[in-house]
Amino acid sequence: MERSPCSSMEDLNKGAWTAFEDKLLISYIQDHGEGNWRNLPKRAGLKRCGKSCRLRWLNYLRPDIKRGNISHDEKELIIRLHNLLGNRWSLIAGRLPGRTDNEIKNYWNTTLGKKDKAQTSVEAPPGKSTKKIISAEFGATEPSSSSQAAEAKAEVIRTRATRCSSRVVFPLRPPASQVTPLQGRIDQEMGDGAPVLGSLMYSDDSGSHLNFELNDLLKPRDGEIEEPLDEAMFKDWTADRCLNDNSTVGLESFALFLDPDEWP
DNA sequence: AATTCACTCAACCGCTCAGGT
DNA sequence: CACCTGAGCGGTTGAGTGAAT
Repeated sequence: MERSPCSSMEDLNKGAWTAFEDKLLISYIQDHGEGNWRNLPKRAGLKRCGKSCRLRWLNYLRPDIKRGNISHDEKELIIRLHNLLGNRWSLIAGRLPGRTDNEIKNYWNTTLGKKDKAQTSVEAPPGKSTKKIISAEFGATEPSSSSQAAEAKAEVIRTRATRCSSRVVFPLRPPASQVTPLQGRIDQEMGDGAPVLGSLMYSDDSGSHLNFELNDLLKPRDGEIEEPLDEAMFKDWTADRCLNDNSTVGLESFALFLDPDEWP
């Protein structure tokens, strides 16, 4: 197992990357593609460990990295996704094109986390399954007056990334004029009652696009009877939630969609 | 102007997971 | 099934920087 190769190897550069190192890394990846991080430094002529190269590329050098401040919509999305997923930064980042898990993690820890902490009277337990109650400042649902209800709302749904084994694309109602194309999908895991995965993808005129995994959002809460999802349910659900002729599908809609309190 | 403090974020570290043998 | 390896993830650190004193 790879155990601390960076710290165990002497004669390796550490700390901030130089422009020359960046150039070497970019040049190598442009020529040979990503992957094989362990051997990459030697081949690229870098005195860095593979881990460091990977991190540098993924968090800083990748051409599709979005630079600049987190927008309001992105902030709201981060908050809601964190409410659902907890500190699953990579999953959250996967829903924010151009943003990295490290960036979102830093943003949360330095900005949103502090705000949240300051506004949350109940101290959240430490660890990966941190429970959060999102402040109304961000447009999220107010905590219920009932402590039990609040606790239920604050429960972080633990997800696990699952590889999709199939994809079904089916038509939905005609989308609002400014939203195109729109599609939904259900991905069914093969075998013995494994969870169904679904997601929604859309893009609008501004080029924004989002993609949400639905499996854990649709997981029954405690006390509820677990029913396997099927395509018909998914269709009904999409029809009922937000996709009708008069609606505008945008970040707000998905924010609504992500809010567990809004679920029947 | 100098010093201290607070904040940001790139980078590192330790660990887990998935895939191959 | 056990082991090994590479890749990825989340927590933490520390250098750099700007604001406050």
